[in-house]
Amino acid sequence: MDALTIHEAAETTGWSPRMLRYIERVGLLDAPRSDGGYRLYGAGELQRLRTLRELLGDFDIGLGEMGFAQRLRTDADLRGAVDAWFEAEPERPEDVPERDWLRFEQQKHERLLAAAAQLT
Amino acid sequence: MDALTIHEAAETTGWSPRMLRYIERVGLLDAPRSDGGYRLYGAGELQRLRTLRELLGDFDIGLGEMGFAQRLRTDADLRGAVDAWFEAEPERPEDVPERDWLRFEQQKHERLLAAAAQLT
DNA sequence: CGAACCTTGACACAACCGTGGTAAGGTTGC
DNA sequence: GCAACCTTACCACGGTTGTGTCAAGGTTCG
Repeated sequence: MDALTIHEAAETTGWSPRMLRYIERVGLLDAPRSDGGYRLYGAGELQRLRTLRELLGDFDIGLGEMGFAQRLRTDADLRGAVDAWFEAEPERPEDVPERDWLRFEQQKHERLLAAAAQLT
Repeated sequence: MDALTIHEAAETTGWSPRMLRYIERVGLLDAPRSDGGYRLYGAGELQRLRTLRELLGDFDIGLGEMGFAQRLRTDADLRGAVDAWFEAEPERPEDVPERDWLRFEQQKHERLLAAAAQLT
């Protein structure tokens, strides 16, 4: 029995069974199913559910926001459009050149490398 | 008079004056002010407001979601935590090592470079 | 100066989100 | 086989979001 049912998973993760189904509907975590269709939560799912709970509490965000974050990382068009909008400074109206967000990603990565170097 | 008042800006951007103030309150676009406190919209702001309108319509997202996107790009802690959560696969429960999201950023950048190379 | 604009703040309201409950029916396991 | 669990699908309901309007007062500019 290395897999818990939804009520058991609810007890050990702090979510309600209702919310576990809701989280699945939002697309954040799909539990595997038994032959009969029961959701089965393994160690990985439990861990993920607990950290999700922490995450939402620590930063005061909601499931909708996490769903949007997921859209941002799976939909490259959306991601590019959003990044382009934020990168466009209102000071320079002749901005927003096509595919400019790729250059932004590159610059951001350089900043990340610098941060990583300081961490070692 | 290269700056429009809020009602004029509203007409040329498709937003209502009410919404222009709301957008400002959400933190997405602050218009500069006159000495007396009037909001003044220049060409840059107008452009930005129009592209924001397109963006929300094209991808069916709301101002709250854009606000969250802004948090994601300004709050590195939040960004790291969210990325780490999505990176953790439920298959490997021994995952989520500290600062793992930096490696993910690196890998993502490599994918982006490959994509950029194909675009030239 | 005075008309026409702007400011913030409040009340309002439909739509959606997070969350609970309940009903009708299928699954599990002793 | 049957008690105890699960499934999906609804109704409900308080809180937030997006949006309008109105009031009381300050600003702009011909």
